[in-house]
Amino acid sequence: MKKQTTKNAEKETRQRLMDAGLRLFGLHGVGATSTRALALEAGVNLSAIPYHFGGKEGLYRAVLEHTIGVKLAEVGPGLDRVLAACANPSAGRGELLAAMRTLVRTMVTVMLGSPESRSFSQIMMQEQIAPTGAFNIFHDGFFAKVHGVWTQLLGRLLGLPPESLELRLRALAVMGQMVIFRVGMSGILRVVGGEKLSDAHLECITRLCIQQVEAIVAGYEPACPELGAMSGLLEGAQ
Amino acid sequence: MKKQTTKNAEKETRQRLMDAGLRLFGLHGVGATSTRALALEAGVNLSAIPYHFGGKEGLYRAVLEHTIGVKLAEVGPGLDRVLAACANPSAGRGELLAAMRTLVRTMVTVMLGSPESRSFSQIMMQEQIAPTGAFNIFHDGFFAKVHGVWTQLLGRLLGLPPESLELRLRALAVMGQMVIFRVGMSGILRVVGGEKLSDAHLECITRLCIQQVEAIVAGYEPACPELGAMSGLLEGAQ
DNA sequence: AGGTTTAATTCAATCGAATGAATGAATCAA
DNA sequence: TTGATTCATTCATTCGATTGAATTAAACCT
Repeated sequence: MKKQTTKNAEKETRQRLMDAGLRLFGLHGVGATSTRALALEAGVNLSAIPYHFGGKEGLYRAVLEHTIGVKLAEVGPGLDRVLAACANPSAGRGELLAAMRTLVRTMVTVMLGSPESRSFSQIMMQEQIAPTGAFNIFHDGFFAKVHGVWTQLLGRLLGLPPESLELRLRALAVMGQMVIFRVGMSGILRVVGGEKLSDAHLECITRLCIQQVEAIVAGYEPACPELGAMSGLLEGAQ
Repeated sequence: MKKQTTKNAEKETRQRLMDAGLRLFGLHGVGATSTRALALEAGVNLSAIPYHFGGKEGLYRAVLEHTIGVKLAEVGPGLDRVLAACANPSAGRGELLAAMRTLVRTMVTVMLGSPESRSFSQIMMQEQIAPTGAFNIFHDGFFAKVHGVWTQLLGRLLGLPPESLELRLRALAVMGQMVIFRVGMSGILRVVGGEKLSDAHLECITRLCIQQVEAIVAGYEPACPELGAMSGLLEGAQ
């Protein structure tokens, strides 16, 4: 018994701290989370934080990098599949739309499905609100990737060049349809009722987002023609 | 000179503290914002916080209530106009679509236009992440109102009953197209380039959101038919 | 109007509590 | 025994709030 407990604590101290960090950092942010609260939540001695991670900030960075790795492994294959479809010049509208459907499904599942994705999204939002030094990890490792895939996919479907400003903004708006269910979760649960979204809710959200994106693609008309060649507004166009 | 300074400080101490609070609470949250930072930012003595607001939390509530009042005054008229159109049984598709366009324009302007709206949205996001006792103020006073208007409007345009679960979720998804530009601002600025969205960007976002909502309305097909009568999933249907 | 009192507000100094980190002893597996 | 890890204790700092004196504008009185 003692050995088990000890063994667990030893090998898993880092992991327990990172779990606690993911939860508490997501809930209250780095600044408002105390090392003592972290140690208590993890069931670990306070000094384990400076010892294993060099301090609270170090734990935060470790949590970020680890969680981003996990999430990227979840979405990565889906993203690659979509990218492959986009890169294939002979891919028809049907295949591109199929790729879109899997992309929506992947996003909804990853963002809303697992419970730890809640904390992940919370930390991501905190970084969007007040970017810390770790913002780049999120942006380059996640946000930009997903946005890039949507941009390529919609570019093919709408016939817009990948550098188009309107295309990039449209990709964001389309993503927003899914993201809002994560961002506004607290409020949404009050509107919909209940303490968490049921599987039926998730399935409905998925289908309805797919259907709306299909409608957007079908009914597309240029909205900002005068900005057509306005990729000049893009600085880091790449 | 001295009198002016003095006079300003006297009459405006509360206001200055609330301005500072809006900015700092939005940036770092209540827990991570120190009274000293607030006093410094406001150019005011530290004791003014307990004196005028009873403490940091009191200042937070005051900031919330005041700012919500201001924002509601900005959107209120626009919302009412849309509600009036929805309530008018003889309103045709054209009038409803016109109402939709002003609703999109209002949301984009209020959320992305003014600089203090940034802090407001940031605080709103903080409350969505970790609702405090003040969450109700936001939800009932803002979120639920805007969502209700979108629900009514889309209900008319799509021919769905106001209690429909799919309708409510669709209203959220549609709102998400605009909300994401506020929520993901930090990341968006990296994607688009620059330090803030220009007027040209805002106009493009507005038009493109309008066009996409038009497409969604035009291309609507029920996505969750089996949930058609599933307002049973709604607890507080009202 | 001029001088005095009064209540409200601001201020510097200070409080106890909580913070993040460091320390060295204690514990453990190897 | 050795090196790694955990632990209780301690440190300097910062936190939110309080205190009582100082300052101010306004009300009052003659």
